[in-house]
Amino acid sequence: MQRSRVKDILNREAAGGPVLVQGWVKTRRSSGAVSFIQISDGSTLKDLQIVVEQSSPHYALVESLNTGCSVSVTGELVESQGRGQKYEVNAQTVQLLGPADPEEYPLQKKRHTLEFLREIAHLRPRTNTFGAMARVRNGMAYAIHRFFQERGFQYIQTPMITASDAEGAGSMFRVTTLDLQEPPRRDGAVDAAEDFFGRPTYLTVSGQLEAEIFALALSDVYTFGPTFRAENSNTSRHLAEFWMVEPEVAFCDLDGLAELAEDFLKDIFRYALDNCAEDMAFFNQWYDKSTIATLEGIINSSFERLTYTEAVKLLESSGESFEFPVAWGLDLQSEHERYLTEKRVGRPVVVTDYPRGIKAFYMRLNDDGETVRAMDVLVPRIGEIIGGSQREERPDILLERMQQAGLDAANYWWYLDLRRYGTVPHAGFGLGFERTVQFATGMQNIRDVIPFPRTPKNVEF
RNA sequence: UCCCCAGUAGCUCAGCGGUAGAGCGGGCGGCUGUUAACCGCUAGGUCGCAGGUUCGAAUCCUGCCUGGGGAGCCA
Repeated sequence: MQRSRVKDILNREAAGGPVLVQGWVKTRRSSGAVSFIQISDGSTLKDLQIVVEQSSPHYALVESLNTGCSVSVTGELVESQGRGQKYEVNAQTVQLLGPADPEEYPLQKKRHTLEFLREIAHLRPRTNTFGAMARVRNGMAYAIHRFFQERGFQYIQTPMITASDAEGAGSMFRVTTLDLQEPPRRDGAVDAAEDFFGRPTYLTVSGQLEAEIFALALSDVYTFGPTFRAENSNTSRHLAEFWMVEPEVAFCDLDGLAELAEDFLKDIFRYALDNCAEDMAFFNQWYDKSTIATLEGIINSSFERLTYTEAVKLLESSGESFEFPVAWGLDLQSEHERYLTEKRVGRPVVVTDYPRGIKAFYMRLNDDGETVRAMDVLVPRIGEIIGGSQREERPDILLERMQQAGLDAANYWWYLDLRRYGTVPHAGFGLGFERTVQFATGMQNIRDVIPFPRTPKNVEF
């Protein structure tokens, strides 16, 4: 007999017929002449109830089952006599596949703290919360690919090992095969020429520069892959390894990019609500009672557009007392972003045209000479979820901006070549996948929306 | 990296100078088509680590480690 998934069984039109189900025991209770086993196979949030009569030859085995055991069950699917589930399985055979010593198995029937579950990341997928998280995360990843594929974007795989520190921002993880105890030296310094690639290399912080190469050939592309930051950030919103989605669009300006970002967010949130409804309801009930209403609000409203200059004026006239100063030329702090999106507007805000001094060299300079065509999409609670810009496509201005940023243009010869040969206006943004899942599910800590979080001092799993 | 808070039983916590506690989970027994079932009994702890103060430290002090919240950096 072929194994049926719990999800498919519970979705059947009618009871009846033999079934084979396999999964892990959530709980087991006895009641006189009957024993009930709740099993889950991760295909859905719901458990399947297995009913075993005392007269069954397997009853003694069933009595010994506990949370965490894996079992294989055959039986007949019937309408449930009890409340709480539509169907249940009257067991004919119950086979123990793998025991889980109840003296040692750390998961209990009751709720655990998320902090504790992080310490047992190899077992937490078996909990309701992390099963739901995995399914929602999967659904949103699928929705992202679907969104771009339906619009004719090409999925580009950009390298994870790089020699250029994109944006000149952030600490990067060094990649090396040198003997760290006794590295080869030249003139006293470590000789990178002896290293695997013959020069210093790092884990990428962004696939943007490579995505630009393909945008200037295939027009509409996106990346979706891991990125790395060696920042010593200890917050509920930062990871050392996270997944980023980076569309890059040729013949597109910042207005077109902002439209794309808005359509994109609405589409993937819509997908999560429609296709992960059961899991989303779970998060809404247990973690953030407003998350579904928030997502529906986003889907059904248009994003507010503000220039940086307008945002600063709003903040200055807000009457709020901020911890950090607000002034034109200073970057917006978390508290400022949250005021704008949470209190002032109550929905996502797209802030554009930031001062050139606080943004990256590759962002297109406006005619005023003071601002660049950058945009941040701010959402309630998380703050910045998307950062993007129209890229500087004019070679002379790009070169000048690189020199002002203190970058060695020689290292970016290929990036400059893109402007030298057949340059076109283009724009792109980056979306932190985990922050998006975090926002959609209402989970407080980003470490709980990625299977194996990498944070400072944490790589156990 | 900075500021704040917390580390006591497998889990969640109480105790805050004078002999280590509860609930849940585990074990044993009972009971009932049960829904994180219920009832009774029971086992279980170098009080994060290292120093110090004290007649006496889980409790006070110092340092370190780990976790959490906030900030910076950012996605």
